[in-house]
Amino acid sequence: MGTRNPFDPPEVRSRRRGGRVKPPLSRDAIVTTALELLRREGPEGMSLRKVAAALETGAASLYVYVSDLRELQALVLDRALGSVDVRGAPKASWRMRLKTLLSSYLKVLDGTPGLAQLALATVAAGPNALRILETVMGLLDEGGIDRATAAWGYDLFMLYITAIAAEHGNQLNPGDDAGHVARVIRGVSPKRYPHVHAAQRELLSGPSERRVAWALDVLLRGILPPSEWSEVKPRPVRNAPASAIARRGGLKV
Amino acid sequence: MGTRNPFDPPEVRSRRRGGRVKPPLSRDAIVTTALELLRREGPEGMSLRKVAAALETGAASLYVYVSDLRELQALVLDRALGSVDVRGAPKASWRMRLKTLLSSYLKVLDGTPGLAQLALATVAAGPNALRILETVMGLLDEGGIDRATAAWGYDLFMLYITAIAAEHGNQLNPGDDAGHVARVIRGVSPKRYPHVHAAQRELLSGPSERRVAWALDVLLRGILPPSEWSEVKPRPVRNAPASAIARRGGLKV
DNA sequence: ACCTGAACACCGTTCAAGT
DNA sequence: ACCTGAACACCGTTCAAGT
Repeated sequence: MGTRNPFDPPEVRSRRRGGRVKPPLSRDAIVTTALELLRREGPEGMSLRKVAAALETGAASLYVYVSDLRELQALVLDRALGSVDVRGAPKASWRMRLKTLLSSYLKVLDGTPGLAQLALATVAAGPNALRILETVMGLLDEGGIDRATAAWGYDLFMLYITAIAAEHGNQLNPGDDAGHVARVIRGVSPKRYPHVHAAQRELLSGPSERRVAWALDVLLRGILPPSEWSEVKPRPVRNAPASAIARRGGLKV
Repeated sequence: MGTRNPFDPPEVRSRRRGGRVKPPLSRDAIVTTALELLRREGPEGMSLRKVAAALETGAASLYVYVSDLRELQALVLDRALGSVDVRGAPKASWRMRLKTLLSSYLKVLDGTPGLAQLALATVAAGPNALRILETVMGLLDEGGIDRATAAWGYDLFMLYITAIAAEHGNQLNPGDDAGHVARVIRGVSPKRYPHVHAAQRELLSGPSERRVAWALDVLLRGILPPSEWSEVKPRPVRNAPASAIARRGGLKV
């Protein structure tokens, strides 16, 4: 029959009865505390040992409910994806609802420290990931996009957003890593790297929300059948970076 | 002034003279053996301890030349990016040269085990990364794309390709993780997930090269000024998945 | 100034032994 | 059947001591 689906409920029951002192162990409790630790302490906080400690056990005890660190990570990711808003305003156009869903996804990733990195490292195939996939496929179908294009387009959307969030998440952890890149780009030799030098300000600009909105337009324009091209506003960037960089204080650093 | 650029040459000289038995330590030698280890043994092979062992020292010795594991990773990434082909056929169109560069980048990432994941976790700002950035900005400029769009477009290209490679790389490591996703998608309930069910084959299809080529067309169409739209072939997917899935053996697993 | 061994504070995972 | 402490084989990083 093949391997057990890790998202199925386990056939195990805790023996910690009389939950006076210790609440009974369960896969659900493990995932909950793991996500809690991730939120509070970032990716280093979500070790098996620390999750176990928070649950007042040894790490070995977790292996009854979870086969692996990887599996725990997959479960935590899917649990977190549960708060992605897949509904949107029901009267809105499919494109608006897609935009809502994708920025909700971005917000969820941005909301807890190591989640974006986790999403890149883990292949999400839990019920909540499926719910997102199903919704996006439905919206693209509504938009008249054929299945094959929609399937690849889904990946394009999600990978890009996840990568944006991961890149953004990296910058916060080591204090000044973003500053480092900015310094390099700003200090680049105009002779050797003329185009980079000329586009300094544009390269350093843009909060992730804006960039995702822009990318969504680009991708939709690339994906939509020609008959609908006129519906997408054509040149979404148009000076956006200049204001964006100002907001970020990029010129002052 | 600020912090030292980690890509600058160090002001340190090795004291292991008389390289009869041990060759002198150097930042360059460290990066070289680290990349070698990454290629041979994958990401777990590139620990500071293992790099040190390969160089016949203790891990502590490396800290003279490298401030951090993160810095070593950044250096290794940039070293690896040195073999990306940024030149292409000189007589080819800018779009062809861009395609060549991007698939060379993909090939480099696919060529060594943990590199794509490393590229997602590290912000690449070494000379080779700059060389790639400079070239792409130049090509997009040649294509009449304004600087702001080019800057964000660069990110869109590179992040997507890196993410594709990382996703692809994940599948190989734990043996059958791709198989797991495939199983889930194939076993999905047609009632709860009608669109996923209908698009099963399309979702599971596609070797990364094809998908990158397709994505490049989508992105260019999204980015180019309307006057050039006609130059990009309009519907690049067109049955690709069906043949792709067969090649991958996706239906048999 | 480089180089080093030992120590510190962690990991994930396994296993024999408990209930 | 669950649960556990101890052990195993690793990590990155620091530090005092060597040359």
